[in-house]
Amino acid sequence: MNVENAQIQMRKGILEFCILHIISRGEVYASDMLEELTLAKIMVVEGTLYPLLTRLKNAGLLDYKWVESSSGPPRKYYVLTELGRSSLSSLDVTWAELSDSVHAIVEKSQQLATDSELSEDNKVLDINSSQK
Amino acid sequence: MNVENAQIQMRKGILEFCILHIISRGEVYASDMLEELTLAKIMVVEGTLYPLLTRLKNAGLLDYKWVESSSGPPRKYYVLTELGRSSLSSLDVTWAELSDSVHAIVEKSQQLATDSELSEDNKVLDINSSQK
DNA sequence: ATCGAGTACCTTGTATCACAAAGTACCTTA
DNA sequence: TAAGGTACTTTGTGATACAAGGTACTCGAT
Repeated sequence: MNVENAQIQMRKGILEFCILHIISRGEVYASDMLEELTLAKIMVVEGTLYPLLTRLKNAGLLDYKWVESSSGPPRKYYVLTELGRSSLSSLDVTWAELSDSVHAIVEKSQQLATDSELSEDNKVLDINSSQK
Repeated sequence: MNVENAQIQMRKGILEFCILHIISRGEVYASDMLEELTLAKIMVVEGTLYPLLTRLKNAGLLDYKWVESSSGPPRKYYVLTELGRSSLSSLDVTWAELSDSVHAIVEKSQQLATDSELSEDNKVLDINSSQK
């Protein structure tokens, strides 16, 4: 287990949430999503995105239609179904709660780290004064 | 794929980050962590926590010592190694970036949703005026 | 006309992981 | 010494991200 592995892990599940959000804004196809996620620095590759879209489609959260392209093979343009919209609303709440929870844990550690530094200073001062 | 499944996925990876933070504050054993994570509404069960601690230990991020309890079997008290501290620093950055990215994506959708509602209103007004 | 490059979607195999469930071991109390 | 609580472990299952390779379509250059 290295840091990179942990970073990959940290993104799991959030990907699905982000993709639902991107699709919620209007019809897009896979390359559009990849572009937006890359811009947002949430890396994802084809081998991850396509199976995920298929899973969401099979779960009834997405629907798609084929659209011919003027330059290349036809594209699958995705839209959210009603179930997709309600699921996204639930996930909005889940993300907000999770984000707050993690933020609180990080804040608490930083607060304790500051306290600890103060204690360290005091300890140094104590040592100094006892050495006098 | 249902919403609950997605919620589980969303927590993956973040768990490791939160546990490292909790251990960074001082020596704790598994039940301490479970209590804190439950308070933070980040549910986790034994079957998830113990293997995760073992993985982090084997990766050199954690170390532990056995401490006898006055009421029950001995406990494994965990501490962060130096590698664990530097890894946690990296993950702090990763979390901050990821959190910002997701926040930006959610905000953008909400902004577009508001714009869409305004367009809907205009459309209704147009229909009304053409019906006159 | 054929080939190469670019685009878009799909499939397979691997490694990882959360979880449920059952198990092992220790300690205290009655 | 039996029962109950605590703490840690193990096994099996299902889900998933990813790498790598594949299929199929279009267009432009030779």
